[in-house]
Amino acid sequence: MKPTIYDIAKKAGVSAATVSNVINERGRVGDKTRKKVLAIMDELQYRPNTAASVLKGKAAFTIGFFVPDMLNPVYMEYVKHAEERAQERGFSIMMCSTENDPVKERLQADVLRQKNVDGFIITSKFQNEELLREIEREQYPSVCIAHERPDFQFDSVSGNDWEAGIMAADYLFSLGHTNIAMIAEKDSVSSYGRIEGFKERFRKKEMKQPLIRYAEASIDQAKAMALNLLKQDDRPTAVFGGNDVLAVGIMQAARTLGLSIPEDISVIGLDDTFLCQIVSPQLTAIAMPVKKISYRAVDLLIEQIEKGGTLKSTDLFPPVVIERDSARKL
Amino acid sequence: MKPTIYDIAKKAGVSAATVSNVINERGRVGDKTRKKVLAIMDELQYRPNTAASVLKGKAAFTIGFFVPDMLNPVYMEYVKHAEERAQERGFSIMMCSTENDPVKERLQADVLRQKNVDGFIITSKFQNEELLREIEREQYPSVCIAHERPDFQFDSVSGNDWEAGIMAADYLFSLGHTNIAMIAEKDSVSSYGRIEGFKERFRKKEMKQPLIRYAEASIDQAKAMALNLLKQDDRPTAVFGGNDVLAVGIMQAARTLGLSIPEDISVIGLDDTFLCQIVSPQLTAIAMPVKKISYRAVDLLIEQIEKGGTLKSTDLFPPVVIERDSARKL
DNA sequence: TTGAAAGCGCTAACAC
DNA sequence: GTGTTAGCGCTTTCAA
Repeated sequence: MKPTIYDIAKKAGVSAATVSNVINERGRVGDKTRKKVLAIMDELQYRPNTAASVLKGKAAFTIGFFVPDMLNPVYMEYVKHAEERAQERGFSIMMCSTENDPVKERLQADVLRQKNVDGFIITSKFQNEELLREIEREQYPSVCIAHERPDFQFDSVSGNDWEAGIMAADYLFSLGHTNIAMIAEKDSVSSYGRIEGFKERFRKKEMKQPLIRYAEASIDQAKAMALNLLKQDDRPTAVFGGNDVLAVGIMQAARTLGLSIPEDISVIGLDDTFLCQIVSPQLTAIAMPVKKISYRAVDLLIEQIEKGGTLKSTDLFPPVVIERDSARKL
Repeated sequence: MKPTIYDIAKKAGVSAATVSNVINERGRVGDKTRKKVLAIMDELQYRPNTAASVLKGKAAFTIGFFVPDMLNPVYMEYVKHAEERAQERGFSIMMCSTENDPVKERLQADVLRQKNVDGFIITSKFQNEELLREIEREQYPSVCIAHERPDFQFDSVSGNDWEAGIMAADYLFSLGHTNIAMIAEKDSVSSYGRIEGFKERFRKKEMKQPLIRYAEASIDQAKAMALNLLKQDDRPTAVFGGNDVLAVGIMQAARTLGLSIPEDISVIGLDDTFLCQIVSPQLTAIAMPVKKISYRAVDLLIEQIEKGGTLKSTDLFPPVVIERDSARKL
């Protein structure tokens, strides 16, 4: 059997409480006693049983991470960095894909709470608002990542979507483009800001509004949309993909039509996932600081867990243009 | 406070034991009683506390998944499918990246055991053999995924690496190539089989052995290696990437040298991750049935958890050639 | 068919 | 400084 504090205690000739004290560095324990206990713990390869301490009300050191959408690698990048940071801080990540399905979200949220995860990281496409309200009401430690929820009291950490939209427009303007289209993601909270920022810039310049088409975050859907767009008489000279997956779809559509990038058409993406470096030509993109966002989200969540209570802080990281080879000066 | 079985019991006018019995569908409970209890559980939104039942010795319904290497998307695909299957079977996944670091492996394995995960899924690049021995000794439910460990008693589920190597060679031969090189992954158990299968075919045909170079699974390293390879006088007409990441590196090297694919040089990959569909031209690859492997691994692990004991089964799924546009007939 | 009671491994208040 | 004790929420044997 796996050793318990009692085994350690007996062998060290002390009580379980003392062992517990040395483990948690609490109370006053004599130096000799501590060393002895430590030595025996080591000898017996003792590992405290988290279930027991959780039952007593201590943290589980585990964070539930909802992944909405496996089609878009950006979520995996969020998870990956979150896990990295969580590990540094002594936490584990339970990954839960919900596939934009409110029923799955409910199911998994229930499971995670049963398993006593200390808090949630909620990604941008979370659907089940009723559940969100419930989590808010329970004051379950939670942070929204990659999007804001102004209607809720959650802390949020995200890239500035609105600004990203603006930057996309400005960047394309600076290259001399005026006939520009955008393919945006459907049903995503963060997509909205990206679109609005983008349009805003056209309004400000009193230019005719850009053509906007909607697609799910899949290469094929974006490709289909883009194919349609690029066959028009008055073909845009530049297309902005609301996220990298969409941009890759656009690139494939261009290629299918025999259009070369960036000679015949410029394409830019948004997020700056590793997709950008894999396609050819490499994709110019508005980069969201995914790693920073993940790290900050984990840190904020842990703060909530340790201190209790939300701060209703809204961290907004600025995006930045990463120039590569998919867009050119007109 | 969150309701406990006692709250349910009190409200239903029964004992906690009875509530437990209806939750677990155990023992004999009167039909009326059960319905009443169920109704109250629903009303109070009762969710059993996993920590308590784990403490009593029941399963945690959680699987620890070691991710060795975030650079290669194939591992994320394994995780993704494993999580999908686990969810179907009522399990959660705790994701743990170890970055090929034996120290991290040890740390995380300890953490996961403390947290009472029911078993491990171990990926191909796991380094810490001493730890593996320990896990084996403890008979901790575990399955090796995407590689075999003949020296250990673990169940394993993988694609047939050796056959994949053979298929790569045969496929390239069938296209008329004879001057072929391979860039293989360093320090990976599965890489070995791929290389040996590949070489075997040359031996059988009594051809001169292919040039083999080694690189970490990073695009840049593969690119550097490939650059070197493709500058030689007697440049190969085809290069086989030991995995998709490597193949993408090779493609980039070719492009850098102004070589067009597949006209000047054919490239094929192995694994068939989504990278293959994103690059252009799309990458012909030997596909490993990643999803099947993940599903089977989860199922096997759950079987171990439920039944106890390893079966020492070695599942080997056959690879298959997926023809796309990166290789041509000579 | 149901209930009483002990105990899983750990923590924390309190007593010594 | 160290030990005693009660109890976290649940399961399970045994008795009723």
